[in-house]
Amino acid sequence: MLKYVEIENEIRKRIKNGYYAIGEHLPDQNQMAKEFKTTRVTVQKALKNLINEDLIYSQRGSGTYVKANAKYASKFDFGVDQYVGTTQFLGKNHKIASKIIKFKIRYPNADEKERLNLNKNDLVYDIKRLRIVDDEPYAFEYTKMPVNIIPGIDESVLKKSIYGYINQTLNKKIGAAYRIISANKSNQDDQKYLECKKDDPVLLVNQVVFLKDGIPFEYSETHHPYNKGKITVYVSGNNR
Amino acid sequence: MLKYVEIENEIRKRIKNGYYAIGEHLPDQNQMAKEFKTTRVTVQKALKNLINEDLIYSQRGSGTYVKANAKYASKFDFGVDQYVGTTQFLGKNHKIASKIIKFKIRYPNADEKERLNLNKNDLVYDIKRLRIVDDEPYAFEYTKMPVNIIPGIDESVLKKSIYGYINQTLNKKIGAAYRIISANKSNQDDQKYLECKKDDPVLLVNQVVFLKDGIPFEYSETHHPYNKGKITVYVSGNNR
DNA sequence: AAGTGGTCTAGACCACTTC
DNA sequence: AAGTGGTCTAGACCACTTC
Repeated sequence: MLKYVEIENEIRKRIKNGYYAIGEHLPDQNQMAKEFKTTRVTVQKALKNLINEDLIYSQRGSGTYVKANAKYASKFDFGVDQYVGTTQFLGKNHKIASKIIKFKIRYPNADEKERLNLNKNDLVYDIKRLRIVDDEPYAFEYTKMPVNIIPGIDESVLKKSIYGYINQTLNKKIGAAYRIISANKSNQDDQKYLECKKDDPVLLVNQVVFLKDGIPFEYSETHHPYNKGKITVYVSGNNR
Repeated sequence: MLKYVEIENEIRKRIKNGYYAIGEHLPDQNQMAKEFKTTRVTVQKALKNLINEDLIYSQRGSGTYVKANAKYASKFDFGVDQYVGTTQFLGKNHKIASKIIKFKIRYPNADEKERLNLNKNDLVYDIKRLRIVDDEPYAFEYTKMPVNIIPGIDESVLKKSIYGYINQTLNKKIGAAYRIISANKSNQDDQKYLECKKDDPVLLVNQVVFLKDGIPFEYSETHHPYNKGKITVYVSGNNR
């Protein structure tokens, strides 16, 4: 076990059980180094990680303090920013199915070429899927993916989980995602497949998703019925 | 100037002008330490920050690489996650005004007490504001704030910027925010003040915002007309 | 003046990847 | 076997806060 991870875990435990009280300052870095039989640099590494977790904050000259929302944040630390693949997001307690509405391979249009950074001879999958959770329509997805980046997608993959296929079969790692969230009136697909009424609102998520190396592999738009989909976001204040 | 900031800036510059090409690996840490006349630890600190910026990534045993989306990300690095105070978000090129629809001080209800972590004798501001940008209705805000945390709010503050008041007058620093984004049908306020029609969708942002020390100071719901408001989110893949 | 966190050096050992 | 990044030590100097 890495030393800084040990220190992190111990401090996290002490915050949770109230040994380090909210608003109070932790022992200073020299004391901690002594207690954990290490050096200040290693203590600082542990503290830095806890700062990024929004559990504590440091003030030069003054000390390191437990944030008042240390517990609040942890209350929500599942589900937040997890909008990455319906299957992974919802977990095992739900029955997830997909109905393939459209699946073809074609050349990309100008917009798709720009978003996915493609050349004119590259091909894209053009997919429409209805996602069904616990036997109810959950979301409607319009997905474009480059064939050369994610080879081998077929109907059996689409019926299960594309992200599962990328992770486990292709052994590629998912990286960052750039999303635009908006509201709109339902379109014909929403009305037909999501059981929306004519003037019902839908929640739209437009996203470009990247692999770990920064190559974009998904350009998609997802529609959620207004009474079902919610997006949860936690923005850390550490960079402000 | 701090040494690791210098190194960051230089590397950032080299990526931007293509001296370090996308997908290629940077010089190894020992070489960089030599070039910048410093030690590996300081180089690592600079690299760590660039990794958090999603500009590069490291692979133990192999090297440090420029991400393919290094430029893509920087294309959007304004505006992303900036949903913090309309005034700050929109900047100086817009004319921002507010119309106060409701402003009173009262005891909180159970929900507000829980979200804002209040005792029964604490008071909250209960505010309804129409935000007007470039002479057009832009958003409708229902805001609750604890009086003891943010003292001294009055109509002159509400007509300008609450966040500006907190930063500059109270000299407190804004921290994290927890948000839930959803879509709904317009309500009576939306129809009256945002000029929504009866069945028009609105984009809803429910949020709790915290000060740097983790104390919650805002519990609010903001309504955007569906053809105006969009929320932009960038999720870094570094923690996956 | 004393206490605190932030930066930096000059080394060492190790885990993992590449060839 | 050689090259790479990750962790860790034992110190030093400094900026800032607190009293």
